[in-house]
Amino acid sequence: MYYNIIVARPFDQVFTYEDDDSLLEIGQVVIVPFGKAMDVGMIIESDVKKPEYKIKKIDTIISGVKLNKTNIRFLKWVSDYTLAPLGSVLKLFTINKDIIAYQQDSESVINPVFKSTVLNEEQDRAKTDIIKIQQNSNKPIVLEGVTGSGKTEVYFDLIELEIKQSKQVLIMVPEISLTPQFENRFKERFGIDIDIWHSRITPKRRKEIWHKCYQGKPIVIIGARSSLFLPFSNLGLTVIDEEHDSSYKQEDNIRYQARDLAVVKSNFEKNKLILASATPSLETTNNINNNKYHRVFLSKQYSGLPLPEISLVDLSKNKLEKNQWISSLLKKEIENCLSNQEQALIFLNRRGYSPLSLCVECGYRHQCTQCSSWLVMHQQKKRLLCHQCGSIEEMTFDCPKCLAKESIKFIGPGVERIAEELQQVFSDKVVSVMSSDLINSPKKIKDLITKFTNKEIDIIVATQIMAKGYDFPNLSLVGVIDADAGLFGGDMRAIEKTYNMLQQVSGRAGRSQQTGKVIIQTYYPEQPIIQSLQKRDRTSFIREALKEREQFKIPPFGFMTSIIISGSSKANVEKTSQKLVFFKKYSSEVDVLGPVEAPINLLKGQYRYRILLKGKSRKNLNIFTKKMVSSLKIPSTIRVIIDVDPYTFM
DNA sequence: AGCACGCCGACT
DNA sequence: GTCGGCGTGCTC
Repeated sequence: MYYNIIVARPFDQVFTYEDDDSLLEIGQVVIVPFGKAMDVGMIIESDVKKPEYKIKKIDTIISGVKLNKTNIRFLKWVSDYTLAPLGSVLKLFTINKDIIAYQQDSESVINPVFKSTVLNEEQDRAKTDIIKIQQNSNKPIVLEGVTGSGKTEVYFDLIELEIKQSKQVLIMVPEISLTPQFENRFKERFGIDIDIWHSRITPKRRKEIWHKCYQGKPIVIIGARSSLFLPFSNLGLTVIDEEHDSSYKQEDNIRYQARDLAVVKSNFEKNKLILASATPSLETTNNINNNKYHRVFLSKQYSGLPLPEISLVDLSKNKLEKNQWISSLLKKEIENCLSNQEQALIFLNRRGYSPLSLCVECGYRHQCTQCSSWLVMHQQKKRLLCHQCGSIEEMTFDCPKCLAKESIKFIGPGVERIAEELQQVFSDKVVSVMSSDLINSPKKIKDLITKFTNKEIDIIVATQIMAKGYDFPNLSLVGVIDADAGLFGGDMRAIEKTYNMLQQVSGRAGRSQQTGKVIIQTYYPEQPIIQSLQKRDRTSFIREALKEREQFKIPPFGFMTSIIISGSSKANVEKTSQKLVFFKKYSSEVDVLGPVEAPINLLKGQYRYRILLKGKSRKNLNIFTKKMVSSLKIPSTIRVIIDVDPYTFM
């Protein structure tokens, strides 16, 4: 009998294989010879007619592993939507030789010891509401709560209900490295370990978890994006924490938005889904407005304390001193805070010491040779770093171009420079920097968090790594060095991201013992965005942002696809891009913008051009995109990446 | 994506 | 003469 098989390689096309006697089912996982090697595949069609060309035989039939109808439907849907080849999507299900060879029946009995926390009135109402909604509807539920309102406790209670019914639970989080505090909380609450899933766990754990999910054993998983593709067979509930977070969008390899796929998947599988956030995304808010999602809101901090007051420092009136970045007003507040034996968090979302190194004699700027970006000076590493590709260069104080001695000046602040300034002012206090450069492992995060909690650190200067998830009882002051960076300038998504980040970081202060204070430095205190931030008027910010998106017909009011064309020869890349857009004459419904050089037009030695497509319907836009890309034979030296629903236009 | 084939430059 | 650069083509 002949079968059509999807092979776990980047092809949309299916391949035909022969098998002698057995009758194989659709969804059955097999190993087949492919080219020179053996590869994993999945049967998608059986009893096909014998083709003309020569046929190979299926090598091994994995009797224990089979994807069910819903899995296959989801697989096809993902490929259809993201325009990624079927074989690549199959690979996302982490089906590989290593995993399917593991056939051990994992003996997993969990013995949870539930230790309920007492919910406050608002949390309790939220919990009851959610249960009621879930009984009557399949729609996703958005659990929106101000920072410190205790969303986690609410969904922990809901998870308890699932565990008691021996159901599987998936908690998705944007950044797996930020979970040590979460793990402990989980263990304390349920008396069992949570299983962690991300791309770098050991092969052994990977196999065990995969098969537990497949066999429908009770399990609670906390996972990164890729956990979406685990083969759960008894999933009760999925929680997507920090649903607005942009790291749910995978931007390399296959491009997909895990949150959006999770919504589709839970709809296919008819299981429950909760999207949790203090700052729900515009897309999600729009879905609430259109009655596609339900919203449950927590308005109060768990502690019962009022939210910290936000005040602005107008930098145009309170001039900064030369080579200083912290206003005297903010310094005074820090001093007050420290003298009360409390702690302060100073926020600046810029790693390193200084974002620009400039020769004052000739104007030379240190630039990455592989990318179109300036090198960032990192004082602790004593190196110049490219924040685009990560390449490292030696630091020089003499200009490499005009050879002037000691002529390189460092322009603008990063967290290291802010820490230096604070250390000079508060010389007897402990100032620490928290950024991904220095705190790059769960253990280091844990250590720093413990130190800060134990008051061994007085002031912490941090990047966005700090904006979410952590809870410090003695933190009473949050200072934002530069609210303007990222809030102005055309990129809507960047503005929303910054706004969310500032809103989140503003919620860090005064969560448990005393009402906190938030001081934001800005040159534009009257600007509407800054105003709504200060007044905690998120609703009007979102309303304006949605209006703007509607006006420009961008998501969620229109559909976009970005095509990145890259290669080592700039001329060839440009030529191919030009040829691709010739195709635009075949549609009047789709807007074709470009090609233009991508904002990062040189990345790791590859020149990049971008074409942006805008359409009224996703279906038609995808059909058009497919036709456009296949209208041209693309030279193998050039790479074409299709990004459906792009987030960044890099 | 891999992997082999194949056609031109610089080397023990 | 050959080692190896990567441009091109193919995988049932």
